[in-house]
Amino acid sequence: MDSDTSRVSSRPSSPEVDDIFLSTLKKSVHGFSGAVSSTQSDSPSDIPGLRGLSAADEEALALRMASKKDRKLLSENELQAIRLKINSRERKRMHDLNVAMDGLREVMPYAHGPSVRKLSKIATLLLARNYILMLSNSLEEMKRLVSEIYGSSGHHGGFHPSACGTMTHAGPVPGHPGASHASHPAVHHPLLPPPPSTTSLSAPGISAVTSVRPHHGLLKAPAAGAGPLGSSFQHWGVGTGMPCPCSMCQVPPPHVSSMSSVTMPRLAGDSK
DNA sequence: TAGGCCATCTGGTCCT
DNA sequence: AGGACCAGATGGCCTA
Repeated sequence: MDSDTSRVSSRPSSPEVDDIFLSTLKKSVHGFSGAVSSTQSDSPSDIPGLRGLSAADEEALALRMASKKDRKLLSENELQAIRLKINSRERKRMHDLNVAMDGLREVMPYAHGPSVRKLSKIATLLLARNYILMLSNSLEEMKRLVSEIYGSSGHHGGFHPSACGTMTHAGPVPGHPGASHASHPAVHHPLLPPPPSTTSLSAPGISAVTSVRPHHGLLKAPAAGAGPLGSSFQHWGVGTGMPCPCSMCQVPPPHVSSMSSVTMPRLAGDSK
């Protein structure tokens, strides 16, 4: 089972200090197991028991904090100040981690929005891994196709494998409007199993994708008919009669919201 | 009510 | 020595 629905809006990754204060206060009221029945603050001066400390007192405290073996000599309030400082650092560290996680979610091919439950951390990591593997594999596939099609002979005017073959414009660019979409029609969605008709996407990368995909039903069958290069091209290569494999020449991908509603019912279907 | 996910606290370890 | 990192414990919130 899952929850996160309301957490999207009601529970930010990094709660406000007041929230921390309240939650921790509740813990202390209920006899939290920690050595410190802490109230929350980023500054020892805000600790009720330490509010009376002067700057000189805090400096003296800091000096005494320098020696771990002396900590046993510290008063309860002083130990509390140390503990709160450490806790604050840990909160900040976790907050930064969550910010990074949010940044990762933003560039994942997954529907975003206030009405859509955000990916859990584990789902984000699994999706990201699959996405990277899929992109890497599709890149290799595109390179191979380009070399096969245009490698040994002249091709449509001005087309250089060194330009398109390196796929400098193939992938989603973080921050680009298309970055949050299933960005490349030539590939299936990273959470989807390989298309049945796929001939060359059976490389190790894709098999890895399928082998590591989440077990909890995040994946469903892909749209039918999408071949290794996708279902359609915008135009054909000039003079070659061959479809241009360049991703710029391909139709925009369908919006991922449809994907998410199908492949991640647990996540998108619970939106409210 | 059980289970999933999360934030926070905490103590230990590692690194600079 | 101090900070970063990690993992276990705890409790809250939410959904099925």
